[in-house]
Amino acid sequence: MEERVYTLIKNRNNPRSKLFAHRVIDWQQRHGRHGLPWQGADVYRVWLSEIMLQQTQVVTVIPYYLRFVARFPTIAVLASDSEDAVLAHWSGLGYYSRARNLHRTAQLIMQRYEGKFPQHFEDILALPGIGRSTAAAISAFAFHERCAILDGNVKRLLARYHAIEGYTGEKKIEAQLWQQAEALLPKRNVAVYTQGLMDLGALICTRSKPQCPICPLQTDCAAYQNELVTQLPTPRPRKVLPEKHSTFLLLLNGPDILLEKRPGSGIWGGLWCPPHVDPGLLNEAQDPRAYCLQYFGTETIHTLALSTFTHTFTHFKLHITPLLLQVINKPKQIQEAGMAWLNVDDALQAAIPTPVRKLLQEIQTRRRAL
DNA sequence: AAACCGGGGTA
DNA sequence: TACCCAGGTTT
Repeated sequence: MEERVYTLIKNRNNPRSKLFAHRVIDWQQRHGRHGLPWQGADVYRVWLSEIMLQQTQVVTVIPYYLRFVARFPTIAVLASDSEDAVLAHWSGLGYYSRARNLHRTAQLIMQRYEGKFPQHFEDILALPGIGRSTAAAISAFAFHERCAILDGNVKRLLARYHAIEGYTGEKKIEAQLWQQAEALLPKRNVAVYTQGLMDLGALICTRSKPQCPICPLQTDCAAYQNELVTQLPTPRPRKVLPEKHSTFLLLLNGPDILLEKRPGSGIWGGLWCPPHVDPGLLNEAQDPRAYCLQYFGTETIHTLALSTFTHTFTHFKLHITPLLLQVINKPKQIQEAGMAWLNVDDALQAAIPTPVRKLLQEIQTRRRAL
């Protein structure tokens, strides 16, 4: 908070920042994006759009957003529905922990704020799934507060505008960028300004092939003036990806497949997956059939080992070996919560990660061929 | 295949 | 507090 007061004072009578903001606002009014479904909407819709936009581009978000608000028109409706219903409407957008945070936050707002979204920046920032930049965006768009955002687009734009070298995820560089973001804030029209920054970053100051010739900041942009645009921002330092292995047990019983809901945190948090074991564990048991009998109470015929494929995450590669196992006894009623026999068609509608979707689709294809 | 990304988790 | 993580899209 002190920091913002400081920049406010410093910002006063600073013609350079005034020029910057003026150009952004003027460009936004002439050429920026208008008529997006969440522009000028209530804080719930602004919040929802910001969470969806954290992970996905505007054109992709729009249909999901419209379906979501049609199904969950208010915070109260969202809070009172089940997590699975919320995840189902998020299905296809990915990043499901954000949907779960959204749902959790809606319930928290009902309890702690009597259903009314908090208006103060600090309270917004304290909500699950909302960090500094998202809290600022909500404050600016919904409450016209004078708060600076710093999302990926703005990082790139500012790194170029000031020719700041160094990976923008690095602590030191990020601190510089935040300072600039605050220093450049206009006194008025913060919502238009903020949308302008986002739109400039998304439409003009793009990662590759930026449209410098039509950029309103061209004459002041240090990267442009020094021909550094293609070199900035500095890319993330590269790392070698570790590799892991996993065996997926595809237990099939007629039209059904056994899935388990993964724990809330970690890889594929809260998503439905077939049971899987790391190879070391299975080697000990030797026989996947014995493993299935022990853990799932199912007699199985080991029908087929599908070909191993690789799924690449940001931080490691996962080599997946799918084993197709046909269940031959009628499986006992599932006792554990978070385990279910699901019709493959229904499973494809549920919240499942991409490699699982691939496998389920392959199972369906095989079935049709039979 | 690599780059990207805002917030959460953890040591 | 300073890292490190996650997963889907874009290039």
